[in-house]
Amino acid sequence: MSVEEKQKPQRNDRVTIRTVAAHAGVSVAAVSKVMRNAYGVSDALRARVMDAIEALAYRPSRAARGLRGRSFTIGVLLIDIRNPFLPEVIAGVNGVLAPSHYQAMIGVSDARVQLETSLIESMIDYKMDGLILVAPRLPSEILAKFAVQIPIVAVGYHDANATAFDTINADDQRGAEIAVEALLACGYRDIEMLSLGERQGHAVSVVRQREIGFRRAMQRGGLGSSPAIGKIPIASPKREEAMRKFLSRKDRPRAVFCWSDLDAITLLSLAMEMGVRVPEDLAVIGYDNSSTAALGLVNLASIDQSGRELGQIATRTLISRIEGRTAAEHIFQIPSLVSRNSLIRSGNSKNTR
Amino acid sequence: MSVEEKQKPQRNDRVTIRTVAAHAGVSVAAVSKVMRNAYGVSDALRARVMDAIEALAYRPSRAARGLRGRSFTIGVLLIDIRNPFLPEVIAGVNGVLAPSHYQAMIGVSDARVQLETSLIESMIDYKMDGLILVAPRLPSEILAKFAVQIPIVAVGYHDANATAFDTINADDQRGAEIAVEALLACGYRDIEMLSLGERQGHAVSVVRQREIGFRRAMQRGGLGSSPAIGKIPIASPKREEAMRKFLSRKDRPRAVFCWSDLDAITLLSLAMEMGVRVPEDLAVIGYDNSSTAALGLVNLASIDQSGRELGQIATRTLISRIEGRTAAEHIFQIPSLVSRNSLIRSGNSKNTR
DNA sequence: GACGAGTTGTAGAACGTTCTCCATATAACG
DNA sequence: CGTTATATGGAGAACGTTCTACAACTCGTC
Repeated sequence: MSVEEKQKPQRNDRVTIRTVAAHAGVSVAAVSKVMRNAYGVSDALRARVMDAIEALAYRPSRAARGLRGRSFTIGVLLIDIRNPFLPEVIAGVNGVLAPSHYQAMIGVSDARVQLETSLIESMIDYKMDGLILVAPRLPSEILAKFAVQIPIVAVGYHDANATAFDTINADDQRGAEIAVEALLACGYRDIEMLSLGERQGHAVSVVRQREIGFRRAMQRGGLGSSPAIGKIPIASPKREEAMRKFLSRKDRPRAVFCWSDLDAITLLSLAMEMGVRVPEDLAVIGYDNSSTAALGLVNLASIDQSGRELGQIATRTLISRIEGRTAAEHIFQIPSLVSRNSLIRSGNSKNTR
Repeated sequence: MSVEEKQKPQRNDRVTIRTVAAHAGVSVAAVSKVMRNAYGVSDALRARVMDAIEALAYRPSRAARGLRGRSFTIGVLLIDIRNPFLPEVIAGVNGVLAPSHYQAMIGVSDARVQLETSLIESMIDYKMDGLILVAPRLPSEILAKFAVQIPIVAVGYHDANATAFDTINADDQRGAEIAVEALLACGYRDIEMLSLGERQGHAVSVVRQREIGFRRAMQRGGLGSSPAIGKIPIASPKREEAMRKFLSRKDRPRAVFCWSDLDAITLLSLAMEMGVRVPEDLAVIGYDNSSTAALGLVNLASIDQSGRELGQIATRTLISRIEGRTAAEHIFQIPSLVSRNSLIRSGNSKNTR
């Protein structure tokens, strides 16, 4: 009687691990072992279970998995989805994950610390197996605190002293240096950097790193002890305003290095509107080598840091940490310059290749 | 003795609902009630529990929630993260969700049906509360099958007969008509459309809808019974090749309507390289009114469908479905034209505002 | 033929919630 | 005072996995 009643409550149609076990005539634990390919299953048993899984189209519940063990999901946190650099990183992550049984879930923080925190917490609450944070805003101590709860890899976050989490970066200081060196090689001496407005980013941010590299290269080139760095606000009306002001300055420099293609492209656009010729009146180098920069219409010279590659490396690093590594890793990629017409015109006005 | 032992196993540091209950001196069920603000809690109890939650910084485990009830998460599935239209939709979704206790998790399918399916299944397995699918590739029957398991809203998917899920669309047929009408109004008669290569998209896709609108408007304008629609491959080497071929055609039309800004902008770029003047030799209208189109450098006329608004509406619609609505809703937004220099030059070459 | 060492399978207790009853206390009413 | 309604709190069974013990069996080996 009571046994009868125990069998019955199969009311719902969801195929669970129990359904599979019954169908294969084995225990629940056996099925679980096969799923996780754990130690101690004979080939015969494995085959029988696999058949049942196939036949019933069984999918383990991620929610239930998360409750007890791992969820085979990794979380990716993006600061901002508009910057074309970020999609590249995602592409890299997905590329590495595709053949594995892991999957990526993405959260977008819109650069708001509050939202960033709550998304990280949510991902932890989902028992995700690890996190890739792209250019997080949170200070290192907080990240370290999260890192004891979940494996973390930070991309675009310069803290080579972090012991609790890994960092994957392009060498942003070097990238800025390369830009300055290229401008110097073209004969420019009158160089400024356009960086991101005050509030944004702390010392570990890519922006600040690029400023450091810029200063160093300028000093090394003998161009003064405190080279000029302009700040461009991030939000839209003030942003264009600041750029116009820069462009119409009497003492406008002959060359400018922008912290991001995003700004460089808008600058190019405004320059055209205001009749400032590029590169004759103003040479421009951007950062990220986004697809828009490569357009013949835009033709913006830019520092290339392969976002895709960064994403791939970050993913591999995270997986190795999930699988047990505890010593922190800090990886650097060396960026390179892609020269285009905004730096030096190549013969006619056509795109070089 | 046995009571003692029951208290002890607090080995781990995670704050669970039990910790809160103990701290507040109430039952687990009471805390749960407060969390879900369910019926049957006095103000006094609520206050006490809230204090405990505050004091312990308690966060309910989403994994555990998912196992039993709802997870307060909605899944967003993007076909492709590179198209600048998608980030807008996300912004809309996040905007609506921010003040609520829901959160969005995003998956990227890279337009691969296989991956799309497995991401949807994963989201179901996570017991997410609902799904927003943006321009899904899956056929309607499959979507309907998923929709019995989880509330679904599809954006950019034209199936007004679907009964199992909701659809939110800009009226893509109308958008294409508007483009054609604008070209006609400018005096052009020699008009073609550049659409997306064969394989991509079925009848319900936005691309096909735009083709239908294009044809209708052309016929209505008295321009032949089967107006020309060129197909541009999506992948990179062939894509540019096809555009160059179009641009160098002897019988190239005087005006072209592109299914997406993505293609229109590349076309503009190649036109410049090949010495085809825009709009004198060729007028171009794109679709999506992306931020790149608005750049002075690009100055591409485009059909505007507010992705942000679409995202907002989709989210509200989904929530109403989660909360019990069962009748399907199919919502249409009317797009509009943003005229720029690629359609008709405004006085000097500067950007209009 | 008894005894360790492997190997293969199973029982059943977690994991942290939700949610359906139930029990109790209080109020309302004749 | 009973009796009935209503409001409030609690016990405890799910939910679908993982994973630790442990049982059962097969081999050598002395």
